[in-house]
Amino acid sequence: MVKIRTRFAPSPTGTLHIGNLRTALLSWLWARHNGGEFVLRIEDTDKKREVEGGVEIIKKTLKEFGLVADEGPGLSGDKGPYLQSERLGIYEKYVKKLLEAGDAYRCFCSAERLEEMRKDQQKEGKIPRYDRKCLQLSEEEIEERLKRGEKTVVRLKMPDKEDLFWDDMVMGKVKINSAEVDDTVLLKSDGYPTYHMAVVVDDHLMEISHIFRDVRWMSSTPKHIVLYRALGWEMPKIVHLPLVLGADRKPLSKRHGSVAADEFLKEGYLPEAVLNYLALVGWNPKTDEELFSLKQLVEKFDIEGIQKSGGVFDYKKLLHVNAWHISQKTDEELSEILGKWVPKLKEEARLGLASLLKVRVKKLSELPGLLKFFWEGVNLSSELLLQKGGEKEVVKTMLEEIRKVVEERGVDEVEKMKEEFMKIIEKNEWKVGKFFMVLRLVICGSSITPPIVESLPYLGKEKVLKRIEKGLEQLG
RNA sequence: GGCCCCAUCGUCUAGCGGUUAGGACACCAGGUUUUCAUCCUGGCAACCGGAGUUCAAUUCUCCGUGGGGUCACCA
Repeated sequence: MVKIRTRFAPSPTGTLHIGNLRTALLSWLWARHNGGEFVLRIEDTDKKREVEGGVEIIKKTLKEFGLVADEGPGLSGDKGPYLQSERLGIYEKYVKKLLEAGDAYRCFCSAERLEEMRKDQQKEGKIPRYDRKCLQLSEEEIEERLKRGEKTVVRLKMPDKEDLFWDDMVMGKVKINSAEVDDTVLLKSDGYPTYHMAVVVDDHLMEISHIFRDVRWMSSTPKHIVLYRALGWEMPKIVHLPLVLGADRKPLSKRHGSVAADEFLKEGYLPEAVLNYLALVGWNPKTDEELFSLKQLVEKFDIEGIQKSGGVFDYKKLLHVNAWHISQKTDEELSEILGKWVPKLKEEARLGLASLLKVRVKKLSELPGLLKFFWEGVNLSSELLLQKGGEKEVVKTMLEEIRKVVEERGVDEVEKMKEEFMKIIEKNEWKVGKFFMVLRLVICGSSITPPIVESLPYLGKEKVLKRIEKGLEQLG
């Protein structure tokens, strides 16, 4: 059996798009599911679009999400180099082979001529297509023009009229006639290959068994079929992935919301949550469950479950998935995360708070707001206090009683404190909710907080008393 | 426009000839709860249309319609 080897082959053009991350994920999952290998290859054949540090951004993002490659730039692997810009000689060699066999030809046409040609064709209602002017060139003429140093590209010679098929693992059997496909450029005048040339050569040389890529590539697959055939190579299995869409069913882009993979991390989504959700857009696990760890995803993943149609990216559902993943964290794990998101928080307080916050945070970015009362003074309006607490005299009595308990017992014994509070509440026939709301407001300044009595120990007796005092003062 | 792909609740989807068309998110209504959240219960909500095949079509075929992709010396 052939070894399963998949690859992720992005261009270093900036941040990693969330849709690209999904392509990487599914590709990675398939490799891991089969105990195969996952290769990272950088398609940097367009100098104009390349972004400074682009390769590092990709590697960093992949690492942050835990999609580790077995081979790639800066990693091990004996099929490199994994940067296409360092493989120019290899492509050249195969281009030469194609040229010699007559499967490709040189073209000297200028950009201006091509543009004009296309304009004319469109005017006549035809589909823009290279007119093969340079296919007629004699060998002598080609030699001469080459000698003169004329700019040239190499084009693939497509069959005239032939149905080209492939069996897509997602889309099924697809047929496209070669007449629909242009004589695509394989080698650019700057000596770099185009995507089509590079991808075929590299996928073959790197022994890729399954090509995961989005459906945008479907229409150019015939070019690749012809190339594989001309080079005498077997084509890898093709897995065309449906697009991730925005709410308006257009491909997901900035105007829909966040699209850069690392942005989601910055906004407080857990990497495993993003991955879990991403897998769910366009793939179904054949169970009613849909909340999975990365490891479970690896176990469950199957190409068969991949959807044919595009899926809308639902930020709300992502939030739900994220909340679940947060709740699955151990106190220790969440405590560490807490340290990163809320560095001001005392280290001793992290672990206990982590367990209190686990089920009430959907995004990590909510953490600082929820905990800022620890180090920020409370800005409490007495109106709010009275509105939630009741009559002024009652609220005052409540605070005085609370102060008494705190002074006598301190704040460290949560259960004892609760008992005491309940006794007082009963004795005075107060509403339980109102009593604790008064405490909550005085301590935190907000009506939305972690469990209040449980939070007191982390604040400390002194601060608690100070805040009660302040509340009393405010009431006058 | 040519070509290619797609089509079940608002969204992600299950279904692979006979189902009360199932689940999840969202939403709504209750319940538990000292806030918030969790949790629990219930509810709302879908087979794009038309032919054909068949005893029977959400399911198979065809034609529409709708959506998307693609037609570069970009990937």
